[in-house]
Amino acid sequence: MADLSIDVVAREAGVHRSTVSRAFSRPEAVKAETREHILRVAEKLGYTMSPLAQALRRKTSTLVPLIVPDITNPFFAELAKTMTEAAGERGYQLMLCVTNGDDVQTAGYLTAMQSLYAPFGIIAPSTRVDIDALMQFDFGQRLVVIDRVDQNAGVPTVTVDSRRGIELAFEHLRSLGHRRIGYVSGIAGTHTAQDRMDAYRDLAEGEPIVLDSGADSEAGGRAAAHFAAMADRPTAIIAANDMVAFGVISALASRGFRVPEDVSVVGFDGLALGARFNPALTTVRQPIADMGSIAIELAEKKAADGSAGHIVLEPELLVRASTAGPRP
Amino acid sequence: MADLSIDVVAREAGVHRSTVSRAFSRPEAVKAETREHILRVAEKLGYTMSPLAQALRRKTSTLVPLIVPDITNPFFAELAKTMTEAAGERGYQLMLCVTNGDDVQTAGYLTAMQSLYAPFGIIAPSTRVDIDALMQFDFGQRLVVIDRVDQNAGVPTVTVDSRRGIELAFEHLRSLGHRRIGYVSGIAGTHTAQDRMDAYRDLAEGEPIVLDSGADSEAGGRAAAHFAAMADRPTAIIAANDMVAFGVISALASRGFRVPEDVSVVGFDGLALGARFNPALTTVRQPIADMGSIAIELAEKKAADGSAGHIVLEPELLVRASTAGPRP
DNA sequence: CTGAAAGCGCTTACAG
DNA sequence: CTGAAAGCGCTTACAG
Repeated sequence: MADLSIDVVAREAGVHRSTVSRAFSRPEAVKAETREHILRVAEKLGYTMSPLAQALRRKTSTLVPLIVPDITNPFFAELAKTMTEAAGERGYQLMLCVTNGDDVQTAGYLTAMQSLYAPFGIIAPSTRVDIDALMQFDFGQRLVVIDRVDQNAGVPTVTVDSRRGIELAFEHLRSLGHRRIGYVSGIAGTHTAQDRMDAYRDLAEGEPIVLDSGADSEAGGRAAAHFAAMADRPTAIIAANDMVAFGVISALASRGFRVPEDVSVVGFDGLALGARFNPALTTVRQPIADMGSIAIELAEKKAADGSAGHIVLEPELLVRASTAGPRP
Repeated sequence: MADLSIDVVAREAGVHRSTVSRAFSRPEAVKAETREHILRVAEKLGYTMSPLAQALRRKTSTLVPLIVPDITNPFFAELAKTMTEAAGERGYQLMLCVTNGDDVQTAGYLTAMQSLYAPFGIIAPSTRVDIDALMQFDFGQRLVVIDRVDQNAGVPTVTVDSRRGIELAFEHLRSLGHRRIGYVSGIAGTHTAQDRMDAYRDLAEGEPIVLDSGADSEAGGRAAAHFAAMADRPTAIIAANDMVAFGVISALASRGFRVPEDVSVVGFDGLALGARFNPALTTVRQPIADMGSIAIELAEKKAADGSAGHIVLEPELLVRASTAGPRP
């Protein structure tokens, strides 16, 4: 397999290099039998074209970056998984780039992808990155943004309707009989965290009860402490996302509060992990797989006609074991 | 930034293209002031070298694939996270490749990485892939294997001492007073699952109690059902990994068994997620970050002198809230 | 439909 | 220490 290039295939097949190139890249431009012969020879030799050389010549590759702040966050892991498939089906090769929410890292990836001739990229930004700054990069123009609404820059976006999601959680809880419903923000890193919090404040009847609004992994612990210290406790809690819900339930349990007997908890995301939590988590599901494939479509559309679509998907309620009626 | 190539920098700096190349790639081969001048001009123009063109010419790149079966498994996610950093520090660019445990996908990645001139790769194989078959690929010779012992092919490996890990779990449980200690295998996908099971059988005093040995995500549920149906139940359970432990605890809880009051559970992996589980999981920690950087070192060592090192790391017990003494 | 030529952006012996 | 030349593995107008 050493030194297998287009020229050795050409020689072996008795044609010119350019004909071999066409046989692979523009089959309709080659006589059928010539092409078949070339392909057979290539197959026999075990030849495949060098994507490197192709990208250099064509000035475009099939490498598509997915830029996320943290892959150990299961939301991004699930996104990465489904997008790998969505990209593969369309002939792209997804390249996962993890930034840790860092501006400089993000910028580094953008210039790298530019020089790798990536046709476009998908970014799920953390709050710490400034989209407008990203747009200063050449590659910024070819980005589509997931999970963050940003209409002002001609950037295509795909998000889930945060307000509708919080509404679903409220409807479910109220139908169970809950009236005092608290909220825990926490592990931010995404702009949707803010949208969800806003929706909660709008939809809460009476006084909103925000147990914690921190953005770190200790939010659950603080929320539980706050809850324990309250005189008039809420009977149910909505968490800004599933990871926060896990933390809240766990911290609540270590203080002796049982879910859902003592207090109901609803998450937001619909992570597969939630089904295996103790108790299995009732949550608002985001259609993660759809987000991935739609992001790719938006990117292709923008490349084709310059249009920046903004797709908002509908969330869905997943009722499991972390919610029940309030104590009589 | 359009059409910025080595030649425009050369022209602007008044030197030959080859001098610009050296200024970047072999600084000691250029007179200091020439180099500084070139670098200044490049900086002003916003020029960086094309990694594509470099790889094509040098026949080696800095792209290092990390091949894992499933990124939504937090073990692989944590591995990916720490390896991204370890690779970055050494001047490599980690490229995450997700196979879903599929042979064909894996093979596809190997040929792709070969044609991208990757210097080496790291693979955390699922049980379904045959390492020996992988070695048939040119790129197979440049692989280092994580979490799977495989001495027979000159492949470097880095693993954790499974037997020692299980031993730690037993020691902890026995010191708490447990005598009947069960085991749940499950979510395999890794060869270490087998090693851990073997260690359990060896170390169990009296009759081993294997509650479930399945390899799917339902293992927890079946194990809990089995447990509930037993006359003489174990007072503690060791799970083959943290994800299985989560499933077992959750399924146990839904049948009314409380952890650790009714039964203690120990996991294996040391996932960050375990600290936020309900209850926080006692577990055998694998030094995931070390595994990543050692894998890279082994790969570099093999590239340098052809040697295939086999590193076995020590696990460590993390005592949290899922274990306690047995019911009196 | 096929071939010959130029060139994508680099590197690296080889001279000087 | 620097330059000129050849070449990595391809693609794509341009002829024929």
